[in-house]
Amino acid sequence: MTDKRTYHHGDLRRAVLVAAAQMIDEGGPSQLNLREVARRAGVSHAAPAYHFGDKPGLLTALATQGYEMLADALATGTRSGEGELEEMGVGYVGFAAEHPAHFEVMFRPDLYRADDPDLVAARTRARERLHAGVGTVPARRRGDDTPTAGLAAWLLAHGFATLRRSGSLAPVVGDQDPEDVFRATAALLFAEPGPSRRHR
Amino acid sequence: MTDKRTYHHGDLRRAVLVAAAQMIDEGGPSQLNLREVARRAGVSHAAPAYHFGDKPGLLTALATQGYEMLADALATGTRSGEGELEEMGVGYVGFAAEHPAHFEVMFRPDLYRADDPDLVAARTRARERLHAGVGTVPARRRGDDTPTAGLAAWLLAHGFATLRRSGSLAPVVGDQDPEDVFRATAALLFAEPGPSRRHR
DNA sequence: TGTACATCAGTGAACGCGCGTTCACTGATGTAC
DNA sequence: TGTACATCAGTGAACGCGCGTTCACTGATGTAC
Repeated sequence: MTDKRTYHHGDLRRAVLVAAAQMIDEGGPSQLNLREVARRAGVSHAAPAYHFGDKPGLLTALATQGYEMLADALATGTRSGEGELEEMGVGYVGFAAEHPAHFEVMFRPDLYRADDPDLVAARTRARERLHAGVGTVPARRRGDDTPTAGLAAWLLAHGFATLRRSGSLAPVVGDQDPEDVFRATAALLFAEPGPSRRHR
Repeated sequence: MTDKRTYHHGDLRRAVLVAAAQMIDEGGPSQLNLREVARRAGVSHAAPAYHFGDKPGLLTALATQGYEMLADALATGTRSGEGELEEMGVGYVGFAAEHPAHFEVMFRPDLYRADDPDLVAARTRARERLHAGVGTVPARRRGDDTPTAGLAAWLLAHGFATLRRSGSLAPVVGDQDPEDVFRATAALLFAEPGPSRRHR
């Protein structure tokens, strides 16, 4: 199992996806090319196209995987009631930081086949989780406008994730823990008006 | 002046920038190529490279122009005091919607020369405006944590701008005016806790 | 257990295209006298 | 006002490369009998 020099790779699909994510992490989707992906996966340059049909096919698979992982990340730490939405925000931001390639591709639907059945299923699952989380925010916390509060939370998390990835946040955040910084902005949205409860 | 078929174009620089922004609007930065840009600008395919040195040079000029326009957009509607930060957010979101190509390139520093002197100057100018606006937020409005409030405002505006561009906001916003929706989320951050003052 | 055959996963040579870039050039404009 | 020359803006032919994709093939695996 340690040597992988068999004619049949055995796990080519996963190996190709890993290599593709790695390349996109390094230089954005424009840096992705099938031949280098094949090189990194240790297969012939035609193998990725064989498996995924073509380049958009590979990116569709990557986006699908991304939505599946996002759904999982949103579920992590989910407990009913207090603070759930904030935890989902943390999960969202964490996912984007851990899987920047997936995150970026997911939000560039021009790169893949946005109507692929598997992709649609995974995306739907992630969105349902998002909406479910928004529904749990205590309705009286913020002017009983639940949809707007949920949208604001999403904007906050997405803004944080994208600005962080582009390097724009570094001068602002400094040496603080990014998660703490994000929690501080989220607290501004959802905390009780009284003395700040989260101030360690 | 109406016919532009002279050997010397006269305003090639602007024409090339316009064509480049148009192409990126249509299909993202990966769709940009110098030959098509030249075609649209009505010049030979080598002209863009002649003017801007190379492709990153063109994108550097585009990003510089973007930062200049963003600085202007942030200044629009700026009045000292109440609600200034919210107006800057609106300006930010409006700029991203009107100039998606510039906005996108600006936040992808891997595509251009981020240390170009002109670009640095324009970017600095835009950032100073952003910081100045954050400084004007009434300090007692939100737990006297001014930097965090300013960051939250930026995250909100940037999240809105990017999600809107990727088409993710359409199902949420529906047929409402996007600017109103954005204002509603911003109000959540900065409005007085009392009965909502903005509820037309 | 052995043989024949079908199927599958991946190969590697080749094709063709679009691209960024180069380079010797040319047409227009500006300047000196 | 006229001529000579330098400079500048843009040309167009050509180069070479990397890429996605194709296609006939081959080696390994699975299945029927």
